[in-house]
Amino acid sequence: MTPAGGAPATLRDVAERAGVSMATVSRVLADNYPVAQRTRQRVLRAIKDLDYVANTHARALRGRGTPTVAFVLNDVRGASFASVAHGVEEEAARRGRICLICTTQGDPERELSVVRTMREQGAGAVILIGGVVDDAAYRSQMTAIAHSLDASGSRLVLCGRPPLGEGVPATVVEYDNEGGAYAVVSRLLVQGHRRILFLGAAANGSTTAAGRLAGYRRALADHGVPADDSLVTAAEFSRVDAYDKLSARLRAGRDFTAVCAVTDTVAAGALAALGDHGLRVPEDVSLTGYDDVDPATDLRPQLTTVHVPYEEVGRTAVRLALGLREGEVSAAAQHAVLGTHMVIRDSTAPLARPAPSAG
Amino acid sequence: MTPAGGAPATLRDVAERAGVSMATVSRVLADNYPVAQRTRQRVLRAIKDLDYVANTHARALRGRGTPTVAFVLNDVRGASFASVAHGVEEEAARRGRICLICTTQGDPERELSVVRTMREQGAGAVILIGGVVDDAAYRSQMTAIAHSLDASGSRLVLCGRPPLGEGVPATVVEYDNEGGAYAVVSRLLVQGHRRILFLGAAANGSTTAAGRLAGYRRALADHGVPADDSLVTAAEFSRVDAYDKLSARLRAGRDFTAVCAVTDTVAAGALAALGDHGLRVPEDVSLTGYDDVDPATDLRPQLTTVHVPYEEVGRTAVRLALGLREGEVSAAAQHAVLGTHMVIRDSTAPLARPAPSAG
DNA sequence: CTGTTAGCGCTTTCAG
DNA sequence: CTGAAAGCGCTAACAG
Repeated sequence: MTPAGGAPATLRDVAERAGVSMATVSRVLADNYPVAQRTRQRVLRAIKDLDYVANTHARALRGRGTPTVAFVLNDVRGASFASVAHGVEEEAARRGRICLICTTQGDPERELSVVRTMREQGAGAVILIGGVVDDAAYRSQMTAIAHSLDASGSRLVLCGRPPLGEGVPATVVEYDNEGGAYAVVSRLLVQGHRRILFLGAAANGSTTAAGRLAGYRRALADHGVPADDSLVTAAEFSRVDAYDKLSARLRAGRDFTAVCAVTDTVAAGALAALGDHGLRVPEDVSLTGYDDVDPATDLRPQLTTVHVPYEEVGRTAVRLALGLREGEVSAAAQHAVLGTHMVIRDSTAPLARPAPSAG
Repeated sequence: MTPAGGAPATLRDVAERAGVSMATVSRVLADNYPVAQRTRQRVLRAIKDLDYVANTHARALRGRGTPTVAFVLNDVRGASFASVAHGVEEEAARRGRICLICTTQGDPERELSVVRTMREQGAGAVILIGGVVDDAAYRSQMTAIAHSLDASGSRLVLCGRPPLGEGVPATVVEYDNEGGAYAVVSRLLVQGHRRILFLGAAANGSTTAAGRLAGYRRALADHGVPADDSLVTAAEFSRVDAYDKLSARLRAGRDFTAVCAVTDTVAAGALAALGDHGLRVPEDVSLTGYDDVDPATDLRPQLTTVHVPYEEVGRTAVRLALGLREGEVSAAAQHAVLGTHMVIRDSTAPLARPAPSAG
């Protein structure tokens, strides 16, 4: 064992101890070149004695890039993002890459700096997930990043975000936000609901919320129900904000018979608020979520929601990005849209009586 | 913008374009040495034109290590581990380090290989979390790793695992597993329960489960209730396995009035199983969890559980490990035990009637 | 203030 | 089969 606190052993140390040249040690390590059995034994012995491990940086400097995949997300604690992270991890591991996860706390500035760091690190792919404000500033910065990454032999992957445009070298893995919301709201409409509150519209205009809201609106339109913007309520994608916003709404009077929550987490907050105001779900109010994450099953009643294949999103992201460089996947296939589907459980029911008046 | 697909620009490219030497560019970048204003402008301009970013590996090769903290866990999807990860992220970011998260799927082999990779990567600290089978093989391997890491100027941190022994250079951040279980089981006993099922004993003997089980046993002993090993039921730390195991137990007959689940997730599974067998919580059966993760609040009834300061565990891990090298924290303080406390909610109630007979 | 010169630890031709 | 030598991209003395 090496003495504590010292510098780590290097290839040269091993070579000296084994009485061979550095080249020979390197060959034993790589195992890609004939080395005499006896010599190999001595080298292996020296490696063990010195507790030697190769320095990744030196190695990376010689060949190109580290076998790394970077995954950038808002917060590891969100169940849906954690699932994507798991999918990324899985596929990256399968391909012998290690996965670097970084969080940004939803701060676009920090996202930029993290991506920069990842690029310096030489990641083979940089995967971004989470809705964003799709404004001009965002698009131009992302486009620049996409080109930068591309220029250094890496690849930008956008998950759950819209494509940047034709010529931009980026992979996009979307999932259907509008379709799922359309399905779930259609069902409420078929069940007789007319006053449906949309909870979780993003004040800033996050693309995820926007897509789901669009589905909600299209369903209403297709069923001939006039849109009422007073039913579209803003809330952050968090349990507590959803609780607060819906509670405030309820104190002002209930003018709806169903709530379409933008995520399962928001639905959890909504459920609590409804309960605290003495309203039963689904008898008094129907409730739907979106994401189908584990906790949705533990809510009582169990949540009718939309399943999003989050793990598959992660796996696909890695597969497309890495597959492109390795020639497995064509450039044309760099835009995937994964389907979502409604999962009917117990939080929705046909409207029993005509919509109540406010109060 | 550089042409797509080309090699990334290097320091030399920048130097050439700016018409200066590489050293000058390096100085502009480091900003630790006087450079003429005009020259600096030209260099900055070239950097922008070429979209240059420094190669981390080359940089790391020169100076010591990368400013990286590695965090190794079983699965990002567990709410409690995700909280620790968040704490680690937070503290690492505060210290200007990036955080590398890797998962092992609970496989000790993979844990070893991941740690090895991290060491090659030159991480400033390697943080491991999650219960383990504390056998001789584990201890000797971990001890070797601790020394290896120490020898390369890094630090091993064990979270939620027991110390390895006196001379071993490792930081340990534990949280009180026994105390919390003791508190929660004591409460059940005070409420009159005598037949308390422990759900989630690990067949393999994970340290986390072992600690909590020890607390359960000590509480029984202190209250003069004879231990009955038929009440200790093995289950994995997962919702579905908990559901399955408890369901099987219930089909064979109910010979308990309370369930002490080893984690909140296990409690969620238990709650579902109880419900499906027509048992009400807490009227028919009391139920407790452990961890106090978010979903515990969404269970109905809300779960009586033990709060574990997971984020603080993560922050402490980073603080101790990095603080040691930077002289902020003493070597003596390298073992922290964080307290846990009971959170009383609605899933427990006094025993209404004498314990039922089996059936 | 700026340029030249050694390497950091490793891989990889190219000669033995 | 093995060794010597040339860098990968960058930084840090050391000279101008």
